[in-house]
Amino acid sequence: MSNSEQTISDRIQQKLDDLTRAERQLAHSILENYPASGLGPLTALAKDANVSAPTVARMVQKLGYKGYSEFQAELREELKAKAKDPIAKHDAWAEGVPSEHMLNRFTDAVIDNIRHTLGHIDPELFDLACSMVAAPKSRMYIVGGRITHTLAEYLFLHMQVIRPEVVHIQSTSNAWPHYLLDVKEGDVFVIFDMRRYENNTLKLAEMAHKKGAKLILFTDQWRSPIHRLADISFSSRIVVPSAWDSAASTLLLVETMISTVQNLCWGDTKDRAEELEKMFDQTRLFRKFT
Amino acid sequence: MSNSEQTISDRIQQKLDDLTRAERQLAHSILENYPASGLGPLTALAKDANVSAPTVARMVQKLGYKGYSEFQAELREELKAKAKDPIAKHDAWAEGVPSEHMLNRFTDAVIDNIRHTLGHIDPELFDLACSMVAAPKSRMYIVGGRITHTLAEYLFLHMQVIRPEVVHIQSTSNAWPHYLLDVKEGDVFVIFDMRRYENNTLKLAEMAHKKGAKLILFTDQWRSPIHRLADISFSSRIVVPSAWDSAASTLLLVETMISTVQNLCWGDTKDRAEELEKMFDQTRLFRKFT
DNA sequence: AAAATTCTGTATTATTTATTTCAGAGCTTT
DNA sequence: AAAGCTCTGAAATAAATAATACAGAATTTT
Repeated sequence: MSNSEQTISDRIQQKLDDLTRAERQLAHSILENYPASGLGPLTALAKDANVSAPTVARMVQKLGYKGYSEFQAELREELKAKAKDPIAKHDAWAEGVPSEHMLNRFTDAVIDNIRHTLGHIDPELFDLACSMVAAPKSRMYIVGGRITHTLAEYLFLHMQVIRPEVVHIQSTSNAWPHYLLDVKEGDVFVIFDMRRYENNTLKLAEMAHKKGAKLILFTDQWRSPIHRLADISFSSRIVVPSAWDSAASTLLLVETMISTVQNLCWGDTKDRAEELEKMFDQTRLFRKFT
Repeated sequence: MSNSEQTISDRIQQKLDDLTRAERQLAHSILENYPASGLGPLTALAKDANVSAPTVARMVQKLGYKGYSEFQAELREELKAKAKDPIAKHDAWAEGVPSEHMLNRFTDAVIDNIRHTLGHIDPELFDLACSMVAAPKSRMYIVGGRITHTLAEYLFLHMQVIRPEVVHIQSTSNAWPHYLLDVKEGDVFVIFDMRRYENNTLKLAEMAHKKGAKLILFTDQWRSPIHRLADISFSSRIVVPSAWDSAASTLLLVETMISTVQNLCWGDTKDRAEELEKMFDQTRLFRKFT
């Protein structure tokens, strides 16, 4: 690094606010695969970022370089320096900080959790669960507990758009028995129960099971007692260097399920999403995305 | 790597015997600081190795490339691949199923998001944000939008145990202006705003800012307009093979923050947690954990 | 709603960079 | 030691890449 200790990546990031729309778009494209893309020809970079060549020329000047060539030269210098530095072996996630920093330790743990979680998933069961959730005839109930109701809600918010007849029940609420009155055989329950497993959730699961509903359970590696009733269970690893557990690996599964179900329901979803869009437009809830 | 699994470096070494004196000299120069030198202009490389430009041109052809540009392009590809590599040893996360399965594709994307997100976090700012959140004197407000309120709620549920004076505001609710009446200078807002950035959330942030509150923002890589008001912003990568965005990398940051704040507040937290424990015992909400 | 300002891409020009040609230098072989 | 061969770099040419000028589009301000 020629004149200072900051990388060009840092520099871009830092100047991000002074850049215009097209330039920012370009900046993100550069950071996307850094530094490789910045080492190619200007034209290619421009095309890659969907901006014009002059935009590239202008931006590098804004960053303080005389021209694109000088910018590239600096990138190469940086690369050279990095290759020489034996310590910079990407064992740290957040750079410029010891690997003992919480950011690194936590991320390590989460990646590890994800690896373990995925390693123990049976893909066929996962697909089966997704198709059960995608089945339009049955009603879908989503159940979460004290903490997990956030995951449940997250799933609910998406499913609501993707398919009809979705209900979110919070097992901690004392209103849930009312919901169970309507349950028909073949309805699908997606239940979240992590340690400290909750009595309410178990009761609810038992009743749903008795009524002939299908149960899909998201739990942790020690498995909620509900797993004995569940048709399909997924266990996530949740241990992190914290007094609390991590929901990250479970969220990953949930999001994957959302995406898969979305694909299965594509025809319906499109209509529903468009309709939703219109409603949002009317309420002016969102700014138009630039 | 276009046609095989060997790097260009390997390829050069392998062909070393078929090269002439000047070419070998050049080859060693390239390997000297690989790959940086090969990514510069041909002329510079030639001068660096004390050979003539045509020698470079001839050698890359001998190595099997159509010309220097193609050679460079391959180098860049290799670099790009390498940047992804540290994690790519696991080319399939869920076993017994092709890597094209959604489980694998999605996980790839999320891991990638996490790497990018962490790479762009300034650890010092992160620590600063955590200490701001841990400050017991100020009141803490947590704000989420239509989807992000789940993240907000997740943070809230934990903060509620860790420290006093925590409030969760849903910006989509029309009750939020009431909350703002009480805001004092120095109060801390943690705001979640992901794309499609929400007008309500922006308005809320503006008002809080005007009242002299500190703003900590969790947003995506394109950054909510709120970032201009925010004292500290964290951008997460959120792109996944789905019609929806992923909250996983943001959740990771939130959980790390929870853990860090928890450590900072340890003394207080212990008391609060024990008290909470008692209350749960009394309501028999949880089963005793075995 | 109009005017001013800023931004952005097309087309052009200028520059850099890669390739080819070819003559002479350096080996090898007889 | 001379002929034949291969190798190498200077110079010229060709190709590509980058920088600039300008006009239209988009945004902001008045």
